[in-house]
Amino acid sequence: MSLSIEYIKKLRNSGLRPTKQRIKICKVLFSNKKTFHFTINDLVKMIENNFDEKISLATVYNTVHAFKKKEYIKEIIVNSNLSYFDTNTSHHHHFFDETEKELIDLENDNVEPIQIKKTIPGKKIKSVEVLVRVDTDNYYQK
Amino acid sequence: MSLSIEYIKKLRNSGLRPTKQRIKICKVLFSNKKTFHFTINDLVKMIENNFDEKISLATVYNTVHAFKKKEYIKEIIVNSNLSYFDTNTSHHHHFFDETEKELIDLENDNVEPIQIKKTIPGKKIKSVEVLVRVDTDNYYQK
DNA sequence: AAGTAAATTAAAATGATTCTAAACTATTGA
DNA sequence: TCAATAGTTTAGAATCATTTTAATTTACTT
Repeated sequence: MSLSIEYIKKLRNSGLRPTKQRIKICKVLFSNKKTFHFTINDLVKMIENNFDEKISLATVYNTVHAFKKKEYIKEIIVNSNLSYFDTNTSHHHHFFDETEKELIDLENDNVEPIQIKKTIPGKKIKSVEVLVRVDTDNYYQK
Repeated sequence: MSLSIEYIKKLRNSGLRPTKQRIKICKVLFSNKKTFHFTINDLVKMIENNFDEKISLATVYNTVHAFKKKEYIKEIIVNSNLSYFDTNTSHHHHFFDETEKELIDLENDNVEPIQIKKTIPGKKIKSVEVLVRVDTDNYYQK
């Protein structure tokens, strides 16, 4: 399937019309085989770099939210002051490098299954996420 | 040890002078045997209810941050738009009820040890936290 | 008790995100 | 094909949690 048809499908399936701005957002998000993490600001900069054109923040937020709702991207909660997103939508966990302020994937295979021996009456589990905060190791510098 | 001496110790150890505003914050945070979760707004309201007096937001934020730095309280990251804190500083995890927007403790004993089979060169682990998002279970209502 | 260092406060600033309303564009169906 | 309409884009304003500012007040030291 051609990439641009795939983009149009993703947009339509998210309830959005395929406009040129949104196609550009798709190109930045989905044309690379490698998945990556980004903030809204990162995404705006990537668009500017790739297309020498600005897309208004309102459009970027709106498209990102629609994709998140349909799980074409995931939001990773790390900070109470900035949203991070991930184009890797498979079930996995994360490291967060506190020095570089950057996420690193922690694949499911690299974490023993999380067993939770407690239930909340009347509630069902939606997700189980592990966040491992890491930091520069200065052991040898001391 | 008397409670108010304990509060003064906590404040001094956090690099803060024991003022009447801060002692009130301590009373609200630490006089109860039961630990609890709160937002800054919750805390301000608790102070108003308990003392018929307002403490400025700047003071509340400043005191909460100092306590967090010294781990007299913990910040629990749940949302990218609001900070939650916990007076339970033991190592444990959380449920987050997406309907009630409320945290529930998930004691360490109730989670099988998290084994992480991946390391990041030059980085050391600071914390490993599990967040289990839950939601109202409408199974029987369908 | 005086001097100074820190704290408190209201109000302003910040910064990410959301909203608004006017101009524009894609889609639909005659 | 083309007009009607429904949805989109945009700049800028609004919002909201949090942080900063600067003037006043309070705690601590000697």
